[in-house]
Amino acid sequence: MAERRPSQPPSPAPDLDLDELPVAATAPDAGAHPRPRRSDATRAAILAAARDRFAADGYERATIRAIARDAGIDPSMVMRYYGNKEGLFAAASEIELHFPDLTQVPPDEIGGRLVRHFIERWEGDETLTGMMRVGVTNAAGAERMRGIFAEQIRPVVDAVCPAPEEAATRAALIASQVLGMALCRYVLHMPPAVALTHDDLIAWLAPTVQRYLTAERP
Amino acid sequence: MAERRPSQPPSPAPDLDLDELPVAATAPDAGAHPRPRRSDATRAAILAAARDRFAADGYERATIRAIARDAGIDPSMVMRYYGNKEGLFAAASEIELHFPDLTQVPPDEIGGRLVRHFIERWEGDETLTGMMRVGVTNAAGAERMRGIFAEQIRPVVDAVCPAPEEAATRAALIASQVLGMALCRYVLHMPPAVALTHDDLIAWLAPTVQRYLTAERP
DNA sequence: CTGGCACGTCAACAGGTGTTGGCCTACATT
DNA sequence: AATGTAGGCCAACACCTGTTGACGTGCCAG
Repeated sequence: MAERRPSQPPSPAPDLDLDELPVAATAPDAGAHPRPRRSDATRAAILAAARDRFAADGYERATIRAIARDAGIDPSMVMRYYGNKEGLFAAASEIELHFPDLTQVPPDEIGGRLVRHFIERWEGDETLTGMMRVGVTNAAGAERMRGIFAEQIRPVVDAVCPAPEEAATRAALIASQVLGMALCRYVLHMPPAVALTHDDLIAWLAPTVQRYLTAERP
Repeated sequence: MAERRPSQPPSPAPDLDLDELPVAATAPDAGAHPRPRRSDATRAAILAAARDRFAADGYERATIRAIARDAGIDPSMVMRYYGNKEGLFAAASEIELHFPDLTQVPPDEIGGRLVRHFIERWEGDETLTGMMRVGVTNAAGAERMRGIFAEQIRPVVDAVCPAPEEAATRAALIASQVLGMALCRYVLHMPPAVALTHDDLIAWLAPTVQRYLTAERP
């Protein structure tokens, strides 16, 4: 759609630094950046607003103008700090799943733990729903979701799975079940999926995940 | 977003008939409409192009202009025949899952049959991927997907499930696993999910679906 | 043969989009 | 205190969107 700039950015903003993508979400002072800038609060506000809008509306319908309005600043600031809409999305879609260490958990309880963690994580952060919304529509979003899968779900399975060469497949199966439930419950709002309690959800899904994790290859 | 028309359509096109939504996809002469119109071919071309575009690009990025160009006609024809973009989408997102009759199948084989049918159906019709893409982004698309769930998956489960009051829940669980795999394999293109053969897919997923279908409530 | 009408094209509209460059202001450093 | 600069706003650009109405054209009924 948008043409690639042929040679070099014509006249970049005075302090556009994409090498230092902010990760802090709402907390203005998370992490210890080398030199705190005066605009960090604005940056964080933009990022928070972008997360909300992307989550609520998807990539295309989340307009820079609306994000800027939510953040209480001018649209041009978004461009100055994040280059363009894709850059903003890249910064806003940084996701950490924060999986706990499961190596000490009894092997047959790992499925349940995984499911519970996913549910709590999902319900505590609407960004995840948004990322799914974008991952389905947008190529960059899909790439981001594959990355999250490869970098955050895979290792957990690797640490538990008996046969290393099957770990990738098993991780994908787990992802399919967990993301599928997230899709039905949090995105599509299918009534029976929404009605399930946490405990029911865990009771139904845990054996599935457990089987994908440790059962012999069929 | 778009305001509802308050009283009546101001001056509708001369022959806008939403009560007779065409269902025929690519075949120009499928079904026996009461009076075949001269424009049926155009209608079908629009519908086919719309399906492709919606599937490939999602609701927002699939523009009426692009659809019309694909169909080889003027954008205004789309408006004339389908009212507006939402109407076109409603007509283009008519989906039939064509579930076979499973009442004669041995109960413990139904899971495998269901999974196989889903895979074949999905790979034979890219529209399904498109509908998922739209269902995730667009409210009307989500409603449509809930409808498909309620009208086409539910009955299959109802016919097999022992306890009627649990059928809705069980159907939702099955939907979560099947749609989740479709998401990972056909939309997100996760490599390990794409690499699975049909047989592997069925071997892994069938026991899950079977359990959701007939296993005792945990 | 002639009128009406379905079919179709063209050009335009009003609004929204990402993006840009100029200009002002207030802070921090010298 | 002077000054360079980062932070911020404003107005505009070029483009694309869904949608509309006027205007031809060829088919079919009378």
